[in-house]
Amino acid sequence: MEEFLNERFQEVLHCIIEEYIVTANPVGSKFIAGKCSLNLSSASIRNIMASLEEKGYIHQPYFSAGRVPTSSGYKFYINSILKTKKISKQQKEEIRSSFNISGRDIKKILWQAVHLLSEISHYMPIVLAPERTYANLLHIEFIKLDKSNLLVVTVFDGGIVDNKIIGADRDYTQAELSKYSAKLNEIINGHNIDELKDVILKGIDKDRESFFSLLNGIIFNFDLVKNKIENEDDYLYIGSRMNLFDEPEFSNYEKIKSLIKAFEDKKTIIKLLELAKQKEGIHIFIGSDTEWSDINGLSVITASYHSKKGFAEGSIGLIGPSRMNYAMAIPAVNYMAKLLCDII
Amino acid sequence: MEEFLNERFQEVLHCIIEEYIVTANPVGSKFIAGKCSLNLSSASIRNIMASLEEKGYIHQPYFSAGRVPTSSGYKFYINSILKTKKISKQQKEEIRSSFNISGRDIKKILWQAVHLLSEISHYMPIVLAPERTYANLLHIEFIKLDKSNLLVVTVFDGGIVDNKIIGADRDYTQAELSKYSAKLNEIINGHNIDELKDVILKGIDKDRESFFSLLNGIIFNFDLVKNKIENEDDYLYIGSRMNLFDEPEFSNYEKIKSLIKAFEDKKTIIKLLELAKQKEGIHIFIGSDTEWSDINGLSVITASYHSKKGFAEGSIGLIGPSRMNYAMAIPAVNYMAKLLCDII
DNA sequence: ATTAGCACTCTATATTATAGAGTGCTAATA
DNA sequence: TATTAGCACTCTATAATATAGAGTGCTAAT
Repeated sequence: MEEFLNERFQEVLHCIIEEYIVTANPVGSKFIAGKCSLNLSSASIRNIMASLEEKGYIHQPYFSAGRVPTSSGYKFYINSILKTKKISKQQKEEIRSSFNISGRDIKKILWQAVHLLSEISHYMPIVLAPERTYANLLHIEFIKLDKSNLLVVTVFDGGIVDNKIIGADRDYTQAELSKYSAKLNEIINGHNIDELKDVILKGIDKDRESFFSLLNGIIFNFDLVKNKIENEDDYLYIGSRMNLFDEPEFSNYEKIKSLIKAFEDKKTIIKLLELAKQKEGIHIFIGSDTEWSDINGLSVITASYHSKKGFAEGSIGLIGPSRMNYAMAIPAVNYMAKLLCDII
Repeated sequence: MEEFLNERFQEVLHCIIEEYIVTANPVGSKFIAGKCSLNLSSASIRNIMASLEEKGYIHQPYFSAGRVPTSSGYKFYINSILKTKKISKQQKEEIRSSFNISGRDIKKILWQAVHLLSEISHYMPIVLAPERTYANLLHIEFIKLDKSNLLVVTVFDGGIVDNKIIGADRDYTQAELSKYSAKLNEIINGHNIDELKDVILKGIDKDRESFFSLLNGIIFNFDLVKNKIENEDDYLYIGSRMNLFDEPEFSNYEKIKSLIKAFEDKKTIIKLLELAKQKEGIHIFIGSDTEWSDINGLSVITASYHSKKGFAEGSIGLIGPSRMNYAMAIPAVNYMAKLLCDII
């Protein structure tokens, strides 16, 4: 897919991108001539730049302006040129130790991941909560709210708790409900949602009619829990937007507005992170990629995280300008994903 | 506190504010002369305006510009001039019927209130979740997560559910926990958080040492629940910011940024709504009020809502430009608060 | 193959000019 | 005495113009 670029071309592209990342201003040939390791005059650089432009890696905003990297330019840079900085052991230790995991509350853990990544990167982190399909059910409890409403508390391993209010077909007493809860808990032990429907229907024989509606309620609930975490707030965690707004590309009203609008509807981001979840390791969406065409000028670095059992559980990402500091940001996301694997 | 203004002055102030609310541009004497019901020339209006300015109700951005209302101007307008529009019965019915309260999930209800108020008003609604201090406890349930962690589910009337993971002093079996849960539930029935500590300590005699740490855990939890809902997400609900950003006063980069910054930290808003909660009925914070000095140019209309039992439970608000359409917005907030009273 | 030199293009910024809205004051009017 | 027409004045917002400078592509020389 990607064309071969000789070393000289790569070096020039490299310089342009790294300079653009810092200044956000179009980069001129004179600057490159002075800065980059090739000892060439600005005129030669200009020739190379003209070539790079023809190949689509850089772009002139207008005649006789400097050059700005294109999406393909970034892509090539990331795939072939970029050397990411490793995070020092000391820094790793610092990050890990600032994770306060007392309580094992998944919500808090994810928020902490968001805040930490925000602090490290100065971009906008996003985290998708772990999938529950493969989570093992630990406990189900029915609690009476009133004559016609019951609360179903569903607890999965990893400290994931789901509350759901369902209607009751008749007026159960709490004692009854406790009995049914206990009965169910005997059966469900250690099964995941997918297996559960069968397990339950098999496990219950005689009592079936007596708490049929309860069963229906929770089975319906499983479907909901499995397919989508109902409340977006508990599904997608978004870090501070301020970091993005401080970037020069969003220093005008129209752009900032389009940005806010894009993030107000969380569906785009959710879709992206769900995509990332299915893939192993780091993935990067740049500028006008098909999966991420909504906002021009933004890139997203994503990584999936998963428990030690091995299947995909969730994903974490970092949204920044396309012009973002990939060398720093990629290992940051990567390390945070690893950390989540360890903790969850 | 507020000076007396004769009818003529009031009428001019009225015209200025209502015009400014619509156009967001300084209002000139000529326009007022043509528009308002007083049959006076622009020269006479100018005299009146000069007086109004001296009294502090209006203000000239610069010499020979039109006049803009000040905070005092708005205050006077709201207290003495404004005639709010009543919401038609038909509209009330529409709003009420679009409330989908199946499930009685408090979270969903509050979000719905936010979305509805946003739609009606085109400003930014905020809702503070009901206080739990006076909520009656319905049920407590201990659920085993693993050797050293327990989940405490606390259910209050009104469908409020609180999950909290606490450490265990030893390895309880689920059967044990269920027993303790049942025992506690016998005692707590119908008491509110404030009374609960005593009730529990009195109700448990012999078993006290056997599940002392559990008790400690939940009592500590009560304190948390009572004093503050730990997770801001479950406490404060904020509507779409877009409506605000569409207002002309925020059509420049600096202002929009200060606005975002102000809202990113939810504490200011929470403080305001907690203040509003303690007061009966509608309250309005304008521009540079001491309680709301953070953002110039914004006003907040607040109302407390409460269950039929009568004590304050929560509050709802609407943030808009000071230049907001109070005649429409005040009854909207008021009605929504009433609606919340009915539903909760 | 590389580069110095140069004319050229385009933007960004500052500068100036112009139009118009709104004022305060004064003198005339009812 | 209260009101108003008239007018000079102030200030902003917009447009028009000028200037500087950054960066280019091309050509001819090295």
